Amino acid sequence: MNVQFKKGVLTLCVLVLTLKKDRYGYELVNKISEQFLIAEGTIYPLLRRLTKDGYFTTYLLESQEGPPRKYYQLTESGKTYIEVLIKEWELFSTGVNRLIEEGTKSDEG
Amino acid sequence: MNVQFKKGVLTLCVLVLTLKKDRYGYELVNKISEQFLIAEGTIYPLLRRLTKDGYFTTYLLESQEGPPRKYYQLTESGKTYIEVLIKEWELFSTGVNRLIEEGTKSDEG
DNA sequence: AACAAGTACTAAACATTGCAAGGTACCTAT
DNA sequence: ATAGGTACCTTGCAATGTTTAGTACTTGTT
Repeated sequence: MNVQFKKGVLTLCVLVLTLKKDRYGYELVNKISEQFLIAEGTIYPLLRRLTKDGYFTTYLLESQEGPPRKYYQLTESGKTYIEVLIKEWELFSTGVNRLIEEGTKSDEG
Repeated sequence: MNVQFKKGVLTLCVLVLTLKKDRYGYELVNKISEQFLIAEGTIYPLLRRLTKDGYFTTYLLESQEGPPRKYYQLTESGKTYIEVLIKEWELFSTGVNRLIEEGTKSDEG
């Protein structure tokens, strides 16, 4: 998968997956990778960034399957940011699709 | 518009707009900016890159409205690359939309 | 007990690419 | 001549995903 496509959109994906329940990093890597592969080295710096920017708070929980998991919980600011990002994504992807249509369909203006 | 969303996707937009007819840089800036704003400083380096990579050949044509225009014409390699990029874009954007749905709809797995 | 494999997190160096800012130059109209 | 629109180019910067390497915990196997 084209690496560059993911730039910025990963932020949206990570945030949106924590809307309904708190998640930990490793879980997010696997969840997102069901749709398109991402590396662990991408997620952890991103999570740190989003936490530093006030979109997440974190807490540790022990696990029976390995070392403790660091859970990420959305803040109000994070929820607001998601809405902005989703709207921007819709505008953007619609724009791209329009250009593709314009470029591949019979007539153009 | 989120800058990061554009990473990589601009390549697709530029290529696809030259499928049906050759275009010049300034024209591409305006055409793409109808959907989402992009800067001239983005397009010209991108066009040089794509030409260097063998996706475009170029030629100059005089204009009555200003200095000569450098037209970009797709090569066979460029046409092949577009098909790949469009497929990747479809897979990617579908994946993102699925994650958004999964994150915003009632139940999830 | 030793080892491998899966889980889980972290860090540093790197590559790619879009933007801002600045510049050159042509043409038309005032 | 001066301004504004057209058209191109370059440099330095910022943002972010990948690669690679490493730490450490748990469970199952030999």
